[in-house]
Amino acid sequence: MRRNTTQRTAIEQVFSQHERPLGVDEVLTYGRKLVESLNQATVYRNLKILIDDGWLKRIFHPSLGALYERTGKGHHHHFYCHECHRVFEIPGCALREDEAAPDGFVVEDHEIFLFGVCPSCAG
Amino acid sequence: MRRNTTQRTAIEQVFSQHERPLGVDEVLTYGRKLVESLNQATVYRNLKILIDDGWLKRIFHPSLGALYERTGKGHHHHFYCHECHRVFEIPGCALREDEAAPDGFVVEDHEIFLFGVCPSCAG
DNA sequence: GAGGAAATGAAAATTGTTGGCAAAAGTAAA
DNA sequence: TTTACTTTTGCCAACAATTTTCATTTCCTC
Repeated sequence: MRRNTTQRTAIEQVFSQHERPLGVDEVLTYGRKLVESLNQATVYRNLKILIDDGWLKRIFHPSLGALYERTGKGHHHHFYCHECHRVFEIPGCALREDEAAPDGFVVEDHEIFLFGVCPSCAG
Repeated sequence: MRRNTTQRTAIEQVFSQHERPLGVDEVLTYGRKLVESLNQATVYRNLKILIDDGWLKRIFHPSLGALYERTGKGHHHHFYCHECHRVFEIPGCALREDEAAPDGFVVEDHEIFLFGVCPSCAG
């Protein structure tokens, strides 16, 4: 049976405090402010658990690698600015999902990564 | 100054011969049929060069990890079947790119990963 | 060809992630 | 509560993926 641990609670809090996709190292750093002894392996283990629970999901940043973000925040996409290398969350969806794939394919979900220049870099 | 090497030529040929996203190990295996001495580090180095040149691009398969594919093959997206775990290339584009991000964001490119069940698994 | 810079191969070094195990902590029942 | 039991944790070793180091080889220009 799954137990509630201060470590996992701390990790959940980290995601609640930072409303954006986080990398493993960020989770570890912020998490240690809540539980000083927090270990990297524990972070990995709990990220996996939280993904299995459907509480988190993993996305892949083109250069930062794996990032983790809360699920259920409403449908949104990601925008990667190749000037400042930041990831933005873009609310809404401009995909015509019914036309996204040929007949026969059952589309259940999708993920969109936009690339370009963000407003502050575009100046 | 960049030089033409038989190794990089071989790697380019591998992608021309196989019209689909390839993993590092596949590039190495197929490449060695062209240049027996081909080394893994050389593959990594040249994949990076070819990406910088805009000749290749890297995508992330949810379970296979990084895959590399030729650019300029016509716009397409990827469909991942969670039954058979295969990746399909879906031609065309159902994204309303002009509406994809708020004003101020300059959208230059995008990548869409669709998730669901493919025709053969959907029966 | 000869000279010099860039690329390669081989292996070590990093980085990112997972697994093993003894100790610590959460939970249920006494 | 305390006890008894099992899950988690922390630490560290083990892996896997990728990058770097460096001596040697290869390409390109003269």
